[in-house]
Amino acid sequence: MPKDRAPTRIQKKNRAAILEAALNVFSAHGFRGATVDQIATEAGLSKPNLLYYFPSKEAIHTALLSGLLEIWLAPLHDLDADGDPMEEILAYIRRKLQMSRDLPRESRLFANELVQGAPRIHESLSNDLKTLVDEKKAILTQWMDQGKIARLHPYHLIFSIWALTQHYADFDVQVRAILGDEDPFDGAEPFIDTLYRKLLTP
Amino acid sequence: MPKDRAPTRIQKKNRAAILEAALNVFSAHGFRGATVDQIATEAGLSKPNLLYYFPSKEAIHTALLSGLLEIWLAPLHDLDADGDPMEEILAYIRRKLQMSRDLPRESRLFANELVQGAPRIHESLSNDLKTLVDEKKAILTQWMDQGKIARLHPYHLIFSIWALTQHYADFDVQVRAILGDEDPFDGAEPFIDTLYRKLLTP
DNA sequence: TCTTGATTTGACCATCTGGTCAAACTCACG
DNA sequence: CGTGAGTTTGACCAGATGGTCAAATCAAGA
Repeated sequence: MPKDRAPTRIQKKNRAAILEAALNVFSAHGFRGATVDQIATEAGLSKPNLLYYFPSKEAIHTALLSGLLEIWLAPLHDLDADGDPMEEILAYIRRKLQMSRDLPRESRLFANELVQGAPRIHESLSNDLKTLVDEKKAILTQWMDQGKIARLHPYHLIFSIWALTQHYADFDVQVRAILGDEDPFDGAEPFIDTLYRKLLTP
Repeated sequence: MPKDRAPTRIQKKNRAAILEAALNVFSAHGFRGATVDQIATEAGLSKPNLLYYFPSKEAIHTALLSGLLEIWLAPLHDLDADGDPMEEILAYIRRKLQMSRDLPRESRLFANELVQGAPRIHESLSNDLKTLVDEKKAILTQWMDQGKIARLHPYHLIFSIWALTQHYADFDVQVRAILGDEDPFDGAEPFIDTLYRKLLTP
């Protein structure tokens, strides 16, 4: 295990390669389905070498998840109480959809975890996520009280955004099986935009 | 392996117990995360005994999936070209949501499979599912042409229904982490109903 | 009851997998 | 260069896991 001085050039490179490889493997096979050997090979290292940088398979997974949670929640974080309600929400949706397009592996990493009951991030859900959502719920409720957007159940409104946007990353195979050559996001963006304009107009 | 005569009382009972147990275990841990021992124990059998009824772990999984695909697609099947468009679609959505509530394990079984690229049901997606969806797409398009519902991308309309309804089963942990005690479906049903009434009104 | 096919199981096996370790090798720096 | 820290690896281990098999047990019809 490297000492905890400033990381050397090699340490930086290998840690990054491991996390990148682990993202590929974990998102494609889930925690249990991924093997350390597979991650090591994909990172261009031998298994013992990989375990020199991370103490265990679990540690890699944890490092990945906690590093990504922040990125994952960022779009919601940016929802601004002082902006124009409709535009704020639509911008949030666009950011979320963009993430499904640009970071599908990350999306599937979380999806894998959630579908199986989130054994390794249950706590973060009840704390970080719940706190953030409640904060934004207050903003949404305020906008509804002011008549600026339609009155809806704020939690379910948020769920719907998550569901609609992440669906395209998480169930990519299914979407492509039906769309064929058509680019999923080309159709999804205007569809979802229309949907929320209609839904949110008071 | 039992001969392929008419199944005995014991065969029926044990096969059913195995599939029930397998549904629990596979939906909670994914294919790779499930163990034959776990399924056997949950079915009240020894491992060799279980393997007397199914030749392999994979065979159990396949039997489960193919048996359930039919059930899973039934609600869409029932979408009737001759009914009232808005009511037909809303009824479909209600059936779908009901399935998320009543059959969450089945939903998660498919979700697990899909998130990981559907290695074991890829074919069914491109055939059975694609065929059914295209059939219903024609009906939707017709309704749109007749001005009976708003013009929308029919595939994405269907995706949105899947996304919104299955979200509650597949990401149950997340939903509950935010809703606390509140019943997810009590809020979801009216929310989704409102959403599609607004969306589909021309 | 007896017989025969159906059912069940303990013991066993090969392979996979996460993880360890001591020895070897490399690199940066004085 | 020499040296000590940082890096890499082959060999290895223990436990888990999917699957096999022959022998034992059970159930139902003649």
